[in-house]
Amino acid sequence: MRIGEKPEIARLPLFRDMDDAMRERVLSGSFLQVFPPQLTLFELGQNADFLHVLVDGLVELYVTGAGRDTTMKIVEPVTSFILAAVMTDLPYLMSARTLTSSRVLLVPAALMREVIHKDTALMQATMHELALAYRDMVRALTDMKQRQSAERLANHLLEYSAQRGNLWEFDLSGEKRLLASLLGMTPENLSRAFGTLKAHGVKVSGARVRVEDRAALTAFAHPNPVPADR
Amino acid sequence: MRIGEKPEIARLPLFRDMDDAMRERVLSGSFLQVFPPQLTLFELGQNADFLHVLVDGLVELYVTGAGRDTTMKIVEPVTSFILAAVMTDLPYLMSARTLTSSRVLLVPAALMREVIHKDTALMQATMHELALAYRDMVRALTDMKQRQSAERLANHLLEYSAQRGNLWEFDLSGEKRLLASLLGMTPENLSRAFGTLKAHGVKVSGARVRVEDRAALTAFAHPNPVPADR
DNA sequence: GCAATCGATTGATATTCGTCAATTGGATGG
DNA sequence: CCATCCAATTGACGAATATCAATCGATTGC
Repeated sequence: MRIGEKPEIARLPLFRDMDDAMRERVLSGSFLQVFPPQLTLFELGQNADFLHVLVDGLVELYVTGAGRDTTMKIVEPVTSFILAAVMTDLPYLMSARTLTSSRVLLVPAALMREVIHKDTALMQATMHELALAYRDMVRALTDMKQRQSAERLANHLLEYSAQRGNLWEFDLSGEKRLLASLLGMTPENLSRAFGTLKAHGVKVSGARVRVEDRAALTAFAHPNPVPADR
Repeated sequence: MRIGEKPEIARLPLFRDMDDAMRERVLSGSFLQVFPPQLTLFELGQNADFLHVLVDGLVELYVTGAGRDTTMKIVEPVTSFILAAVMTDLPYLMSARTLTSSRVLLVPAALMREVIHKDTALMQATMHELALAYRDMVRALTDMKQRQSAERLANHLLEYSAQRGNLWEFDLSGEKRLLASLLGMTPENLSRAFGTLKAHGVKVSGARVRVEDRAALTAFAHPNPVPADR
C-alpha cells in the first residue's frame, strides 16, 4: 500500500495499540483499493479471504435469499467489517457492496489470523469490536421484534440525530428505499411511516428532516432504555 | 466453588486452553450457584457484574420494554452468556431468567477482565465465542426480516432437528408460548403456523413433533444457504 | 373421581403491512 | 426549455399478523 495512507490507518481503533513492527507487517501485506459505486465486494457464502476496513465512502451489508433481499447495516468510515467471519474462518453471512466510491483496506484473512495470535493489543481490539458489533445486532433484533414500522423509523431518526450532536434538522444520507430496507419495511410503507410521524413532531421534505418536537417523537418511539454504545 | 465441579468447568471451550494457574485463579474467585426456576438472574440496564456460564438447566434471555416483551435466546448448557457486556463493561442489553432449576457459574466481571489481559488463550476463546454469538444474531435478524412466521417455524424445526442428529421425531423443549416469543409471533399465530406446516410434512400433537417429509419442509422453509456454525 | 386451573387451540375481527397501479416531482440530458 | 427518467408518494386492495373471546384438553389438587 502507499505510504501516505498509513498514518490514517494506523490511527484506527483496531490497529492503534498494536506493536509497531506487527502493524507494519499487517499493513505491508494489505491492499488499499478504491472501488466505484455499486460494486459487489463479496457475497454471502464465500470464504472470508479478507478483512475489510472502510477508509472512505459508504458500504452496504445485505442479505439475499428467502424471497426478499434486506440490508443489514450501512457501514460508515472508519470501520472494519466482517471481523467475525475472518476470525472464525467461516463463510460470510452477508454480502457487501459499495454505495458510493469507496476506499477499502483489504487485509488477507490468513495474515490477520496469524498476527492476532502474536499481538495481544490487536486481539483485544478485535474482541472489543466484536463485542460492540454483537450488541449492535442485539439492538437491531429487538427493534425488529418489538416495534412496528413507524416506531422503528422514529427511533432511527432519534439515534441519527443523537449521532450528530442532537441536531434537530438534517439530511438523510442515502436513498429512502435503502433506509426502508434497513428498517425492514417497503419504500411505500416508509413514506406512510413518515406520514404518521407528522403528528409527532417530524417534518419531512425530500431528504431533509426536521424534528420539531423531540419530546413528542421520543414519547412515540418507545426508545431503548440502554443508550447506544457509540 | 466446590472441588467436584472444577474438571467439568475446566473442559468448557472458554476455559479449556487457559494456563492452569490462571484458570485456577478465575475459578477460585467464582461462585457456582443453583437457582430455582423462574428466577431473574439480572435485568437489562444493570451493570455487567458477572460473566454467567450455564452449567446445567435452561436460561432465557429476553428483552422488556417498548410495549411487548420478547425472548431473544434460549441458553442451553454448557454455554457462557452476556460475554459482550462483561468484556466492554457496558450495561446488559437483555435480562435473564432461569426456566428450570439451573446451576450457573458466576465469574466476577472485573476478575474476568483482569485475567483476560494476561492469558492469551482465554482472550482467544472469548473472541471466538463473541464471533459465534455475533453470527448467531445476524442469522436471527435476517430470519426475522425476510421470512414470515410459518417459514420461521419451519426453519426452526429443521435446525432443531439437525442439532440432534437429524432426528425426525422429537419433543419441543419448553412451553409453546416461549417458542412463539422466540420466533417473534404470538402463541395464537404459532398454533396457526403449525397448522400450515401440516401441508408440508409436519405432524404435531402436544409437544411431540414429527417431520414426515423433510424435503417438503425444506422447500417451504427457504433455509439459509450458509449452514449453522455449531 | 371431580373440580379447578392453565396453556393451547380455534374462530371472529381489527390492525399492520405488503403489493400493485397510478401519479407526482425533482433531476438529468439533449 | 422540454422531454425523459426514476425515485418517492399516494391510493386501493389483499395478505399476514395481532387481538379478543370462547373453547378445548391436559394436568393438578382435593
